[in-house]
Amino acid sequence: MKNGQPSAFQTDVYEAVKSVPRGKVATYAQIAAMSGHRGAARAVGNALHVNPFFGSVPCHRVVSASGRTAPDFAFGGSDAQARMLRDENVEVKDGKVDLYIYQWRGE
DNA sequence: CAACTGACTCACT
DNA sequence: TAGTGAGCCAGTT
Repeated sequence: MKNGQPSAFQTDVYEAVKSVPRGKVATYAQIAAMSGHRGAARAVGNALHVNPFFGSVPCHRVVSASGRTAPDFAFGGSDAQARMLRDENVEVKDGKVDLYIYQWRGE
């Protein structure tokens, strides 16, 4: 945000992302839906991009609907994201994750 | 207040 | 299999 203060939407998104357990991943649309903003997958991606609270918000656990990692990951490229996911026991194949196994289904 | 942009998603070609 | 277009939401200009 312009004031350096995240909006309610971003807070909801961050909370949703933080709700993802270690070793699991979630899609942008899923985060949007669980945060109360159904269909706001785009806004979710944008929110994470403009607000990279690394350490507080595990944005590396957020992938596209196809399990694809972020193409322009701001923390060292998609490779860094894949590496972090692998560090959490998440198998990353060619920058992609098996959603059938690692997609978080909690809420 | 209207238009543009984007770490998205789905459908069609 | 890959590339393109339209639809969606929120934020910025």
